[in-house]
Amino acid sequence: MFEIVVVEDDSYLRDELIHVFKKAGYPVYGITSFEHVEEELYERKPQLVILDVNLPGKSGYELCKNLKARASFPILILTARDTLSDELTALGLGADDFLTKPCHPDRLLARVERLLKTYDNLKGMLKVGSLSLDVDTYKLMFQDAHVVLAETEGKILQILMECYPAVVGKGELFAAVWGTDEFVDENILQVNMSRLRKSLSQINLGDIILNKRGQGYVLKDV
Amino acid sequence: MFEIVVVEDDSYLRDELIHVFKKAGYPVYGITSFEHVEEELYERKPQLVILDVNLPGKSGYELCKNLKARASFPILILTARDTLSDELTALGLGADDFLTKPCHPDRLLARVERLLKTYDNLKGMLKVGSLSLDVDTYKLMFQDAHVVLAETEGKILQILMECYPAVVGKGELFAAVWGTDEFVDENILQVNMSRLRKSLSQINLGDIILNKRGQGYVLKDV
DNA sequence: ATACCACTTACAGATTTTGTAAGGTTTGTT
DNA sequence: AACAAACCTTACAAAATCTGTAAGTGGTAT
Repeated sequence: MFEIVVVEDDSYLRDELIHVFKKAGYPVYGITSFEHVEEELYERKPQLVILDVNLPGKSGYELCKNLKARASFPILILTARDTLSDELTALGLGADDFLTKPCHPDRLLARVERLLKTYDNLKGMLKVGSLSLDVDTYKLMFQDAHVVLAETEGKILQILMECYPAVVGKGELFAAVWGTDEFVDENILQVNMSRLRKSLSQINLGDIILNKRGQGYVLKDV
Repeated sequence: MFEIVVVEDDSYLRDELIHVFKKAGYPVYGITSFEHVEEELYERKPQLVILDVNLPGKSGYELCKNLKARASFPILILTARDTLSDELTALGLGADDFLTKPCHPDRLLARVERLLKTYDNLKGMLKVGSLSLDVDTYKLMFQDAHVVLAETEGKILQILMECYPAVVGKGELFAAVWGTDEFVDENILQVNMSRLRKSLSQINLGDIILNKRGQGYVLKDV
């Protein structure tokens, strides 16, 4: 949950990186199986990711892009490819920093530390696409606009964002918001859904919650 | 207010930088007098600062450090000094990125764009030392803790932070919070000050507001 | 056509926030 | 030490906001 995750297939370099961070006092974890990296990262919710671009069967760039659309942790790309065009691609896909191998450990640590400091202010932010939700205050930001949602509305949106892109059943929503999955009164969910949609429409997001008849609700791509 | 500010004393290079940003569509302003750079930057509240480290009579590093303690905009250091130790110093003082001259315009633009994207989520954040206040929700963050303040409490803290490190007179506080500087009831300020202090004490900040007898209130260094 | 599911509006109880009132504590001066 | 001015705190009630209930409308699949 608060570790640095190293995504690097060269086991020698990976161990070296792990050693560098351990020595500097960071909790760190190295990915060894690259089949389901993306899912694993969503689960681990690391504090920061060190990402190599040449992964077995994967493009690190593609991974970076996908991660950045859903996750709120910083990504530092570390690669042997040292052309300007590589750097521009990486930054363009949302990478937070770009360093080339070989890289002096002190430089790497300084860059990592800086990213952690910047992202420290973004703690408690849930991100899906271009939406970001502060789960402490239920302030939702989208482009240049924002709304502050009431608690119940905020909780509902939070669940939908956490489950994205899956459809969330009403039972799950009841469980998460009211702490019971017997929906004593089905109506209360709809009322709050209605209120949430109205609040969202203040920032032109009135249509991002879709109903799947008989199944539940999903967040539309944004 | 939303411009990129270039702090560079070499007028040739400065004009070149300005040109690069203008061409990329950014509003940009070049500092030409370096007597009161720091104050000028606090006033301008730029979106981002490009900072040279060799300034006439000033150390860019010192400036960077001071700015970072008070301001919430990103700082990119651009310098001819290209040693690792320079980079470590710059990042250690809070600089958000470090590039060496000569620097390819595309690299500079990509780095700037990335910083702006990251800091976009921090819009509406007021910073003083290690405190940061979201002025939309009055969520105050300090170290790993946070409190969400009520509106009036939040407004008071906001004024104190905006005026830091100056002492704020009661008249000013009344004007800013209640929209009148005749303090009809002096007590209401004290009540809310008391409430604010109690809220702050939840995150061990119960003593950061100092009273200057007969003058007003100040924020203690943090 | 009809039964089911989804949506919306209005209202009232509950909660939170805010200002008023009143009394207590600290500080500086004589 | 006594006093007054400035500052601090607690309790209470009005005001604003949030939340669930109730009741009715609109849409969709069979």
